[in-house]
Amino acid sequence: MTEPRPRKTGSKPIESITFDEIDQRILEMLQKDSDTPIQAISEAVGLSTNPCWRRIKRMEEAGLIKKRVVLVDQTRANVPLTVFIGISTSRHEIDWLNRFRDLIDEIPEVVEAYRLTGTVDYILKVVVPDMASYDAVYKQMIQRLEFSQVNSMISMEELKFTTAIPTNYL
Amino acid sequence: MTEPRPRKTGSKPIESITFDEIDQRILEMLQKDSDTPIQAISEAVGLSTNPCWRRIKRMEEAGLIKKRVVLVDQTRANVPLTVFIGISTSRHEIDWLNRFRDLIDEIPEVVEAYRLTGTVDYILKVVVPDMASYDAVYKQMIQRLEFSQVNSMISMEELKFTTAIPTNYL
DNA sequence: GTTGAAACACAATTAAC
DNA sequence: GTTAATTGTGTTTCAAC
Repeated sequence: MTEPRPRKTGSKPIESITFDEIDQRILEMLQKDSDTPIQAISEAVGLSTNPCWRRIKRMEEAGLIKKRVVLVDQTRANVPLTVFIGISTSRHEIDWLNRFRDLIDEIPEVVEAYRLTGTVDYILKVVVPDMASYDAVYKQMIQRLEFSQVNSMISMEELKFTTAIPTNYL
Repeated sequence: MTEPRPRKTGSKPIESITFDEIDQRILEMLQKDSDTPIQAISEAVGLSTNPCWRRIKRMEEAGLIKKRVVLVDQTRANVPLTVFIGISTSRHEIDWLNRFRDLIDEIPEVVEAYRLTGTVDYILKVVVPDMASYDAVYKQMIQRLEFSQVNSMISMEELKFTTAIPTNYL
C-alpha cells in the first residue's frame, strides 16, 4: 500500500485524486446524516449547491463514499446484546481461514470480524437478543470449525459507537 | 388487511409497536443501500409504493431506523489501519468512567468503545493512518488517564464488516 | 476550468378514494 | 391498499466569470 506519492517531478500518471478541507467538512456532515439537503451543506461550507453537489458526486465516483445506509437501533430491533469473541486457532492454514470466512459470512449475527496480530488470532463482534441466542451462535461456530481458544467478552455498556471515520487525514 | 394486531387478551400499555416480515425485508434492503428507490423496494416486497413508504416512515418514527449515513472507505480516506485496544483499570469509580467517556468522545480516531465483563474492562476500536498515528493516540490516552493494562491488537485483515444488524428478531 | 442561477425531471410525500 | 395530485429534492443545463 504505497498510496500517498507526493510526486514533485515527472508525469502525473492516471490517478491521485485529491480532496481538500471543504470535502472533509462535507464528508463530516454526510457521515452524521446523509439526508442533509445539499442546500444546507452548501451554505455550511460557503458554496452554492452546484459545486457542492459536484464534490459529493466526485467523492462517490472516487469510491471515497462507498454507499448510503440506514442505521437500525439495536435495542428496538431486539438485539440489544453485543458480544466480542476473541478466537485463537492452531490451524494456521489458508484452507481453514477460507472456511472460517465462509462461516462468519453465513451468520448475520456476526457483524464484524478481523484477523489480528498477537496471541488472539481473530476478533468477532456479535449482535444478539440475549445470552441464549449468543450461546446458539457460539455452538453453531464450534461445531463447524476447530478453535484452540475462545474468549467471550460481553458488553455491559456501549460507550461510543459511530460509523464516522476521521476525515482529517485526507 | 388490517393492522397487525396479534394481541388477543390483556392490556399492553402504551407502546408495543410491532413489525412484520415485510418490514424486515424492507429494513434489510435499506441497511444495504438506503438510496434504493421506494419503487424498487415496494416491488421487491410485493407492495405498492405508498404503503411501502408508510412502513418506512413508521419505522423511522418508532426510532427503529435511527438515521441515514454515508459510509466512507477507510483506505481511500487514508485511515487503513484498525486497532483494537483491550483496557483494564484499577480505578473502578464512576468519576474515572466519566473522564474515560469524555476522553474517547474527544478522540475521533476512536470509533467504538464498550465496557465489558471479565478481566478486560473496556475494548476500543481505533481507526488510524499508520502505527505512528496509532502511537500518538495511545500516548494521548495514557497521559490523560491511568490504566493498569493496555493490550493493542492490530488488525491485519478485515474479514467482515457490516452496519446491517439481524432483522429476524423483530 | 469553475461558479452560480435558473430550468428540469424524478422520487418522495400528501391527499383522496 | 390503491390511485392520483402535489411538493420538494436532486440533477442538469447554461450563461457568466
